[in-house]
Amino acid sequence: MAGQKIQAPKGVSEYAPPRSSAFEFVRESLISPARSAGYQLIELPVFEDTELFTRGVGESTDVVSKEMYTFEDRGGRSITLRPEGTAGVMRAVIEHGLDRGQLPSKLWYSGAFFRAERPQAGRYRQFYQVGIEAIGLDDPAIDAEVIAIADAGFKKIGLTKYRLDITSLGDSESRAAHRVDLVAFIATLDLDEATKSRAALNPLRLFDDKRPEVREAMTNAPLLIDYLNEESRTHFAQVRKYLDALQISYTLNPRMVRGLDYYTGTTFEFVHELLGAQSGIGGGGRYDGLMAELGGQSLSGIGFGLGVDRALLAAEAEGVISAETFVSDLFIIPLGDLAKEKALQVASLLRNQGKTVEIAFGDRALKGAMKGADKSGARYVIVIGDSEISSGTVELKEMKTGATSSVKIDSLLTAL
RNA sequence: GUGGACGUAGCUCAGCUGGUAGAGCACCCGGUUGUGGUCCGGGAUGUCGCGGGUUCGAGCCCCGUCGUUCACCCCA
Repeated sequence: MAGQKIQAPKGVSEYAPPRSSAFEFVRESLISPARSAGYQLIELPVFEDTELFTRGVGESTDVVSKEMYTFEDRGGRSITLRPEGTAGVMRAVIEHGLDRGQLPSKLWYSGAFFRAERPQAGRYRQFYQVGIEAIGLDDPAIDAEVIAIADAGFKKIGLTKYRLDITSLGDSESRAAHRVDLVAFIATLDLDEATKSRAALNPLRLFDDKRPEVREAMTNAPLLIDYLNEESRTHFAQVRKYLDALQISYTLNPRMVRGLDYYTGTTFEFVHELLGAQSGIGGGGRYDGLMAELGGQSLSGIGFGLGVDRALLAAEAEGVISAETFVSDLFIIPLGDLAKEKALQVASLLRNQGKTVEIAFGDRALKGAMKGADKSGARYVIVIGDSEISSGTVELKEMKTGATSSVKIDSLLTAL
């Protein structure tokens, strides 16, 4: 009796061949610049104590208030599938004392994250991010370096059609001064109740509203960037100076709003121009109060999260993914049982030397096996049968040109 | 949570005003008993998302339901 077909849960992103190799390429491209800059892997659980996020990310955020996958485990604890990466990293840093050694502590991570949102192009309930965090250093140079690392990842993929928005949210003193004026300004506006209550939670959010009437109303709103105190202003100016030195172009966007409450100071966002409504491919910033908020010492931090799914979408939109990167070096077609043994031996030897080798098992007719070899995209093919075993020599065929050459089986490694 | 669009072979889709299902690609076999890509011939494949209704008759109409997708809110 046939059972009901089971489908993947709504809105998850998953990658099957052949697209999975493109996904792998994109993720690796985003990670490698961080490794090159001395960041080390931190591998964390995908679920955490719910309080980590309510306290760390902030209860006023949409992420926490309505997008978390929260459940009770068998011991009655409230558990949440991580909606973002930074809070978990901070928790682990405190827990393992990574803030006690040489600073900054530089970490990278990669993995799945979860938000219970309505799915849409580029927005999934389970999605993938690569991120880094640099903890315990105020130097504006590291702000620029963090941004440069993200930028390098996108460039490594081959993306060009994106822009970088930056701004500064200043320190708590600057924000408090601005907030007074902003709240007073918003009070003069004629807004609907839902918007008013949103503003009450975090007035900055109104800058992010897409409705034309709200945008219009906000045109003359006081901008936080104009309220930065001397220290914040100097810090931000330094960051920009370093970005200029790195020749990383950016757009100053004082109306940029980030969705998580912990951001302070430098914040940034990478926006791709060929994506749909969900065009942010990465973003981050400083979070100088987060660690203390989570019960650790008062250390500053800066980091980013890059969307692997969206970066892949962007890469596909730009047409920069090449499929040829992932093919085998050699495809072996054995004819007969003895040949299979030989093929297994040869393949294992070559694989140990770093070659990618496939074997056509299953006793297909030679013609069919050759078709298989062709479709696999393998660079070279050899046929092993009785005569090859007795002579110890095979015809090495280069699939692209069709040219063949006689090669001793023992010399295959150098011939490939 | 709100709104729109769509659900037909593995994939992309066609199916005129209701008359009992098709194409392309992919797949398998063959065209020299040991060498692919082109070409030619042949072949398999669907409870037309599901349930109900109207009708002599429904892939086409109606209702419901599930799913997918795009957008809003928000975000990677």
